[in-house]
Amino acid sequence: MWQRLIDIQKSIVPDILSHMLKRLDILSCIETEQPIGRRTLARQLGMTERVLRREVEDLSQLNLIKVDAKGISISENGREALKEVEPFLTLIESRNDLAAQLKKQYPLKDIFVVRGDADQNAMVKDELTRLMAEELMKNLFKGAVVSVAGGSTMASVSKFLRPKHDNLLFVPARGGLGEDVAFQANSIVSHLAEATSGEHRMLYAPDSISKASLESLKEEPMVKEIIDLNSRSSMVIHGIGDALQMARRRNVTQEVMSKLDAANAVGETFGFYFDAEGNIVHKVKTIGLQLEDLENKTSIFAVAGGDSKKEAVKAYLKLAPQNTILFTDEAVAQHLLG
Amino acid sequence: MWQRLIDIQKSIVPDILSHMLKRLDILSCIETEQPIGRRTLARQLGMTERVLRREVEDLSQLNLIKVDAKGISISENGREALKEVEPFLTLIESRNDLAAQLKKQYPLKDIFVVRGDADQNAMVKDELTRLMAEELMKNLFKGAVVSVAGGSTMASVSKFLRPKHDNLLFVPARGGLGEDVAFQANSIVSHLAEATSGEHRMLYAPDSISKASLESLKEEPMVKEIIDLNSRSSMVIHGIGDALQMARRRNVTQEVMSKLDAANAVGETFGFYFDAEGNIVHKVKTIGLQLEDLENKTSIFAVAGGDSKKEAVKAYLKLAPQNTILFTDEAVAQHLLG
DNA sequence: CCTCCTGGGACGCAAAACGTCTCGCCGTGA
DNA sequence: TCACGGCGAGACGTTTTGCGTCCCAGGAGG
Repeated sequence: MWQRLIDIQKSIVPDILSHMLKRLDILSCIETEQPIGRRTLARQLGMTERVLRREVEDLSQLNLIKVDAKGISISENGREALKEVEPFLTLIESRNDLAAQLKKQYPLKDIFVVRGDADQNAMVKDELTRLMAEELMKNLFKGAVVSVAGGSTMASVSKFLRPKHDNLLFVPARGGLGEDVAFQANSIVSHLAEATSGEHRMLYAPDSISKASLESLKEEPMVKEIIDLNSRSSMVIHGIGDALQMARRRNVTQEVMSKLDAANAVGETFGFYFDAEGNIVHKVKTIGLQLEDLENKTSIFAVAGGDSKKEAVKAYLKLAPQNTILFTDEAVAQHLLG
Repeated sequence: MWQRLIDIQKSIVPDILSHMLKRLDILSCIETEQPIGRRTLARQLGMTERVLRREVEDLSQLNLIKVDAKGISISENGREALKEVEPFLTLIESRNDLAAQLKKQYPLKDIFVVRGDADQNAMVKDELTRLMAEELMKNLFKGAVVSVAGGSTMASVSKFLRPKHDNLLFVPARGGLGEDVAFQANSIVSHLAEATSGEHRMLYAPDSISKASLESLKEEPMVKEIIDLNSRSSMVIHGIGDALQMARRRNVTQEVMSKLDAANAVGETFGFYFDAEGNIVHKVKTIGLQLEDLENKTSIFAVAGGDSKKEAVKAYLKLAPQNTILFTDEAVAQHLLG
């Protein structure tokens, strides 16, 4: 809703928004280095003295900074503005620079980096899913089939989708991972279908099930359809989670927990747990999309952000197919580059 | 929450909003007059050709308008931006011009006019209460006593108050008007007290009560305290409602309804119904603030907006004391001036 | 046909922006 | 106490931008 306001500002007065970011940059530099002189500051920010001087004059007139014989320092208003604007930055400017650096290092189809840390600012997570939803909509075509994984991140995607393309079909990537209902792929596909005026299929596969029953379940027509749809779907959207965190959230058995622990699992995505090297160390026994299926998808939209997921994402990139499109945040991106 | 973003933008780059509004003005003019030439447009908007030309060049580069041999016309993007930004305008710019005009006509302490129509855009109502809360906070002092009326508008005031002053005391202006619980003065004062870390008093006066019981109730110490506090409180905050709408919401008896109807009641405020000339035509029999008490208050904050309340507000101004501060919207203001 | 309105181009003046240098001030450290 | 380095502020000449104004070719409508 409110994101629209910023979008409109971007489209009507883009230069002023960038001007605002520039001033914020100056402001935050002043905050850390205060008191600091004009020349030193100009050198540090990579601008000429005169240009910065104008900005300083303006900022001083706006009572955001104080300037005296000792140098420039930030005022109470300035500090407050800087602090309060911080959460919004993620909505205003994404870190395309970091994305470009990442692209050189990782051979993915595309990479998007959003400002901030999803763990500390809820808006970052929303912005991630919003971006993903936007890109997804660009890639959708009439009759497209989309495999959808579960998780808290995926659950908010439907907020940002609008009906636009016809005959879309959303299928749960895998069933029965032990999530809360709201985070289950089944719930999510129904929301996605509703948001886009498309259709969806459900997959009813119990959480814990014997190998034998699983095999017989696979012969059920409705289940077979899901497996088939997943193997020929053209897109996949999924999140990436921290291994132990996900395991805990899903209340896995002590046995599995020890197994994950022993294998040094760091990440998880739609039921597959992997270690820091990208080796699959555990698969949740259930029905649906397999890793091999990923190769022939048009696009795989992977979303994950927040400091707590940085190891998981790094590891995931070692097993991610080249048709992956990654959506992440600054916190993770820094770690991937560092 | 989000209003803060706009505030910050105002404080860091004040140009952003004025420039944006200017462009929106141009855009909306183009939309209605298209296709239109530069010169004609410039004359109409009261700016010189060259200045408008620059704007047109920019807007055209931003794909918000199309310009060809026939003249300037709005593009799909432009139309969309114009439409989507409309609800936000109320937050960006208030109609100080209308307020100034109103001040000439009505001898009130102060008048604030917010853009838009509260009936059609929920944000307008929020902005009204936000503005009121802000002004209220400016006027508060240590130990201030504030009489608070009920109603849906007052119920949202607490959202915009922050703890700042000490020992504030909020008292319900009048009790037992028949509102929903959430809109009762009793609930509202408790929220206000919580928001400001202040205190509050409750007034337990039943809705329908015989005259005799009412008189004996007035002798109760707790009730007496409320009456006393209301008579010596320094500020009052209240909304203004349409008479019949309020009567319906409060489920008044058929008898009262006919009385209001016969007397041509148009407005209501904290239990007093009045006609178009500002004569009180009905008083809800309950305990608390009396109209005579208003005279010696420091400030009376009256909030009302939306086309449906325009008659009520107009009538109210005929009985409002000079220490009233009115917060209203464009829809009402236009009617007051016209 | 003419006429009116259209966008675009051009020209010259004024103001604003800018790079650069200088000066006097003040705090710090020798 | 004195010298020095960093500070803001002022100044000045150059460059850039913005602006007002006029003109021109083209197209639509009468």
